[in-house]
Amino acid sequence: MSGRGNGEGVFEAAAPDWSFEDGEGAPRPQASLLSSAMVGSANRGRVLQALFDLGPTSRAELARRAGVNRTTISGIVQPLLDQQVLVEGEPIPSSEGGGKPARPLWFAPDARPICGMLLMPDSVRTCLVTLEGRISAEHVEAFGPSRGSDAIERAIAAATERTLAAAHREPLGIGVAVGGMVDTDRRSIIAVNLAPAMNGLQLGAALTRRFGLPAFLDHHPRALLVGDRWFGKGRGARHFAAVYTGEVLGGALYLGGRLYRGPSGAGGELGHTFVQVDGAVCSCGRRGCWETIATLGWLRREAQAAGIAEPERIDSARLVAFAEAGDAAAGELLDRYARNVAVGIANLEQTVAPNSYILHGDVVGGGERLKAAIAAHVRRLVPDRGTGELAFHLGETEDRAALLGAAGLVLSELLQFPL
Amino acid sequence: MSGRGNGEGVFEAAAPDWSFEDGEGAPRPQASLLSSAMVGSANRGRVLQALFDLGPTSRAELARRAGVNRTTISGIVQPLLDQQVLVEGEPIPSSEGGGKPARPLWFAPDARPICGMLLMPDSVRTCLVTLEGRISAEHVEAFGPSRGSDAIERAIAAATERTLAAAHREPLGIGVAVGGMVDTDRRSIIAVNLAPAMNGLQLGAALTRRFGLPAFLDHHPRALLVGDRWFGKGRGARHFAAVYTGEVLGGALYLGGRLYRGPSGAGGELGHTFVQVDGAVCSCGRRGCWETIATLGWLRREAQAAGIAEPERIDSARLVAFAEAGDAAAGELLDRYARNVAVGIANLEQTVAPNSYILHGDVVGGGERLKAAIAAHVRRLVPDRGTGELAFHLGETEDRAALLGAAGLVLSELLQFPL
DNA sequence: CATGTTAGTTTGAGGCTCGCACAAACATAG
DNA sequence: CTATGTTTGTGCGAGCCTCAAACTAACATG
Repeated sequence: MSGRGNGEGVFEAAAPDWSFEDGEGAPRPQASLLSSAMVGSANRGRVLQALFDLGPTSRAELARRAGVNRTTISGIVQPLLDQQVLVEGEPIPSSEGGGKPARPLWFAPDARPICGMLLMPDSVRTCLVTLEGRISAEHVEAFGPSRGSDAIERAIAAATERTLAAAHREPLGIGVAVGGMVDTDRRSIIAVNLAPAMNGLQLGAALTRRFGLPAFLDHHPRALLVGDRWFGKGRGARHFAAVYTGEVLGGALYLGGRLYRGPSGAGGELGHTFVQVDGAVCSCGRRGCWETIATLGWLRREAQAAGIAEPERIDSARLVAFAEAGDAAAGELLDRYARNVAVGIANLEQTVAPNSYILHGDVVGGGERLKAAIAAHVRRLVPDRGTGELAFHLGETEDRAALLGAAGLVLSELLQFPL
Repeated sequence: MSGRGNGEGVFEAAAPDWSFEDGEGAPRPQASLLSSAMVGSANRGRVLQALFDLGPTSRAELARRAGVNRTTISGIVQPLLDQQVLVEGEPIPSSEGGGKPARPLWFAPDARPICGMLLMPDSVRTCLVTLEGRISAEHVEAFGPSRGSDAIERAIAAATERTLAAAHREPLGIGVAVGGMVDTDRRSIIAVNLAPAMNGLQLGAALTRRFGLPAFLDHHPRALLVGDRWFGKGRGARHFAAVYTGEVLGGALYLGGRLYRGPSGAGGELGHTFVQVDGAVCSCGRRGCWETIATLGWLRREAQAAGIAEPERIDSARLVAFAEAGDAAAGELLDRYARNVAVGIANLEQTVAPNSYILHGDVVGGGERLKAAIAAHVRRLVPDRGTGELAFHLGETEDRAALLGAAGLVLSELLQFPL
């Protein structure tokens, strides 16, 4: 029956670098060659990824999609069934012309969950996420006014502890979305504005040591992207970008079918790209960063200048509401805001051409109206190559998107084989 | 002796998509799985790539670098030796401690060359390039004032014909650097400013049909990058960017050990990213593109305003010469020019963080002085992550860089297995 | 009930890398 | 000159993986 012997480490890469004890970067050989074992692991990952993207699917269908033999899929899938990672669903009656009914495969309902964590300057939020994207066992801890290093670590540990206690099976890992700069190789925090006590924190190593689970960090915008890739509008896409707007600006890229991370996890710091040389002074001390014209700070100042009611409380949602109520000044400001956001997206499109954008953060509150306005401006600002259209989507609401993204970091690491 | 049977298609991918007759995009399955044959092809490519990057190297050394068994390298390399793609060099005397002398492997001196082509609005230039980066059999054809479609195609064919006639062995393929927009998937030209007769030209398919060789196109900046990757400062790097400045601005990216191409080969159109919202009108009709402040056009206008001699003839080389001769106005303009170039590079660094930049085009004439000025400005404009330093290099002179790059396109395609 | 169609499994063959053992070619110490 | 150690490169069998072909199971249709 079953297994050809390749099932011992299901859901694990051939050489899982997160198994290293210390937090140092994995000593992965530079341009290593491929071995049969890696092929097995990589193909298993691709099959699971395809299953994820397609929903419940039969072996035959998976084989057709991947362009491989049915027997290959059977060989990959059988150990996963034996291990209860996957289950066979009810037979789907054959369509016209007859034929044996297909047995769709899907992740077991009681498959191992993922622990997602959102770490912000003033609080930590943890939860469990199922492979189908359901969130449960949510816990929040605030750090209190002192925000000392100890208090933060205690709060993180407490929240994680309570969330993990709710898991019926051991989670696949812990994914952390950090509201600050992260060194993804070292799985440590570089710096968090407003919470300097976190600077240099070796969080990945600490979580692994304490809870015995693999832990992965990334900064907030990249987590949003990863969440979209696994649980949202980016599912199955080969190229897309996530753009976060709010008090700050950030972004992340999915390029050529894989998450893009620069050296040490750099890249995507869109907020401090220049769109207005010698423009307004930015919080970073430079002039003319995109952040100076496409954040809530700009919006509030302009709302004040335009005489809009309660300018200090303005955001995309309220602005759109005013505009739709017929407030001309609000409509005009809405358009300028959309234009300013579009400028950075247009630059991104010219630079790496993801062609598809998922908007997160404050603009989500602006709904379809704001999205359409941004899209129109981007299309006007990008020279036409006559090849493909630009697509725009709205992401999930803020906390939910971040938690799903944090969980997605674990999936990316487990299924995204280092080829 | 020899071959384990994997040598029939040396230097060819498992499924060479350039073998398709028509110019349609290759119907490569979306997320295909890996097979043994692909492993062999990919590993062969990686070994050759490593050899390229390291220079003459013994099997044992290659095995150590790749972290694989010596027998594996032998198995990969033996068919290549049988086919005269590689040759064994003279034994290298063993160092201290004795041991059998190593036999370094290197590409055969009479290995198949590559045909490189540089296609500009007014002329075509072809040549042969050896695997060691030597250029020969250069031919140039001008299109004449009419620049009709027929004249252009005749000129291309004539130059190619003469260059190919000089090849002792059949070239591996034809690589074309195009001074315009290219659809790399379809291997066709989208548009060339100043030469609208080229628009829509299916050049890749035409060359393959006429000369029976695989042909690959890309736009000029990406060819420069590829040339750097194989024959220049980008050799062996995992991340770097090429930036071209001159009458126009362009760029290309090498990310995570592979050439980045967006959908249909988009990406890298840096010249029309916005750095000055509502700034000066650009040739594209928009306002504030990077091109409006970092091209020779800007430099000439500013030189005129600054009262520099012969402003219409100014370029980086002359500007640096003036500055070094003590012309204060030239020194001040040089610094502003460097700053303007640096703005776009800083944006690129913030977006994808290549960390390493190779400068091409006009700025090369400015030499170390201009390079240092640009580097200083970029370092000032990019927030410090405390992780890694930025590196800057000057590329080769203009035509040489482009021809090497065109040839490199063929290497990239043959050695860069689609994993 | 015979025939056609599709899903999934069994079996053997072929490719690839790996570990082990072995021959070849050096250096060094005695 | 001989014995020993070291490094390079080469057979050989084992293990893993995919593939093709043949086979069974489960449905439709006439």
